[in-house]
Amino acid sequence: MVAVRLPAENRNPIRTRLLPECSPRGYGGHMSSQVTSPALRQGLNARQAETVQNLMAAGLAELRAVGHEALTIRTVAQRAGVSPATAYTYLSSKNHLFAELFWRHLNEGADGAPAGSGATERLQATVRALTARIVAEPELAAAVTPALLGSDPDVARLRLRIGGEFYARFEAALAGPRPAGEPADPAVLGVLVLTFTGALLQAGMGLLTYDQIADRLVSAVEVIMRGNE
Amino acid sequence: MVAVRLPAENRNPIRTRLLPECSPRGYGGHMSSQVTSPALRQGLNARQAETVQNLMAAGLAELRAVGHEALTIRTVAQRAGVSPATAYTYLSSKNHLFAELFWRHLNEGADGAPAGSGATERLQATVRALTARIVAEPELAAAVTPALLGSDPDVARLRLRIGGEFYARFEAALAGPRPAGEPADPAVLGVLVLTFTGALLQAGMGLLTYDQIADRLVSAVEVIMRGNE
DNA sequence: ATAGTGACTGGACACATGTCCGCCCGGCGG
DNA sequence: CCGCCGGGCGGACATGTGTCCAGTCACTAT
Repeated sequence: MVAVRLPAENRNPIRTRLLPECSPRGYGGHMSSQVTSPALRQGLNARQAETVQNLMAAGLAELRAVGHEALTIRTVAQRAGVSPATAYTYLSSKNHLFAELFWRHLNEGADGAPAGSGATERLQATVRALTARIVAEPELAAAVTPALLGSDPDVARLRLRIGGEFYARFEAALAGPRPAGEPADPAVLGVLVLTFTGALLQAGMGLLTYDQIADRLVSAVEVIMRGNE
Repeated sequence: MVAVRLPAENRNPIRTRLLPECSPRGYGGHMSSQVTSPALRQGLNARQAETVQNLMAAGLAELRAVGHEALTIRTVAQRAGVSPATAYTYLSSKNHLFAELFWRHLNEGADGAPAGSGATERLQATVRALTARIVAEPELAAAVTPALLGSDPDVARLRLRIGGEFYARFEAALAGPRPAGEPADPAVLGVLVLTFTGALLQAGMGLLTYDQIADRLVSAVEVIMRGNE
C-alpha cells in the first residue's frame, strides 16, 4: 500500500478518477453519437471516453483470460493499446477497475422491476435475476468481492453506489409495482440486503459456489418472508 | 501476488504453515507449563511455540498501533524481536496473520452456549456476544474481512474453521440447550449465518459501523424468526 | 569434549504497485 | 502558417511482498 506513505493531505488535491457515468441503462437517448453534451459525461471528451472504453473492454477480456489474481493494470493497459501511465490516469488501482467493471456489468441487462402478485415471489425473481447477472461473469464476481473492501476513495464511491443499487432493487421488489405499492418494511429490507451480501461474501470465500447461492437465496427469501406478509 | 509465479506444484512441498492449535478455549489443562505433550501442539516445540506466541502478540500490538494498512510482516517481526525470515516461516502472509489473530480472538472469552427459553432470545444473545467480541478489536475486524478472501491455503484453512465456528454457534442457539433441544431447521440456520456474514461484510466496507451491526442483527433475528417458531 | 541438529539470521532476489516528471505530437485557434 | 494545449508516452522511482540460501549459535546426544 503506497497510499499510506503520505498523510493524505498533500496528495491527490481533488483528483478522484473521473469516469463517464455512462451506465447504458434504460433511457437510451443520450449516448448515441459519443459526443453529445460532453459536459454531462463527467468532464471526459471524446478521445478520453474512447480510451476509457478501451481500458474497460481490455480489463474484462484480461479478466476472463487470466483471472483476477494474475491481472495487472499494466497488462490491461497493454491489451488496450495504451501506456500504463495513461491507464493510471483513469484507474486508481486494480480494485478500482474491478469495482467499475462490476458496476457496469450490473447495470447491463435492463431488467425492469419484477412484476408478480406477492412480495415473496417478486423478491425471489429479483434474487434470481441478480445472481444470474453475477454468475454470468464468474471471474468478475470473484474479483469484486475483495476489491470492494479496498480503502481507495474511488472504490468507496463505487461501493456506495453498488450497495445502493442492491438496496433499491430489493425495495422495489418488496414494495410492489410502482403506482401504489405498500411501503417496504425497513427491517425486512435490511435483512434481505444483509443476507444477499452475506451470500456474495460466502461465494467470494469459496464456501459456496456461485451456482449454489441462487437456490440458497431463494430459500432464504422464503424463510424471511414467512412471518412478514 | 507472488503466489502465482509458479504453477503451485513445485512450491511448498507440503509446507502449510504450522501453528499451535492452542485455542485457549475451555479445558484449561494442557497449556500450563508450555512443554506438556509437545506432539499435540501441531508439532511445535517449546522454542517455536514461544516464537509464535511473540509473533502473535506483536501482530496484535502492531495492529492496534498502526492499523492494518500500515502493518507489514517485517514490522511485526521487528516488534517480536525476530527476523523477517523467521516470521515468514510461520506466517505465510499478512492475511494469514490476520486470520490467525482473528481466530484466536474469537475463541477467547469462553462464553458457554446461551441459555434462554426461546430460540429467538438465544439467537439474539449469540449475536450480541459475537459482535461484542468482534467490536472489542475494531482494527482486527477491519483487517480480517479482506484477509479472509485471500487465496493463500493457510487462509483457506482458517476461513473454513471460522465459518464453521459461526455455524456451530448459531446452531447451538437455535437448537437450544444440550441434552434435548429440537433439531435446527437447516434453512433457517443458513439464513442466519448468511445474514451475520453479510453484516460483517457491510461493516468491513464501512457501510455500517461495528456499533450498528449489533442492533441491526438483533432486529434481523427477530424478523427472521417471526414465522419460524 | 565433539559432532550434529535445527531454529534463527542477514541480505539479496524477483516481482508488483502506484507515482512522478519531462517529452512528444496531433488538433485547434489565432 | 504558427504556436499552444493537453492527452498520451516512456521510464525511473519508492515501497511492499514473499522467497531463497549460506551461515551462526545454543542445545543435545554420544
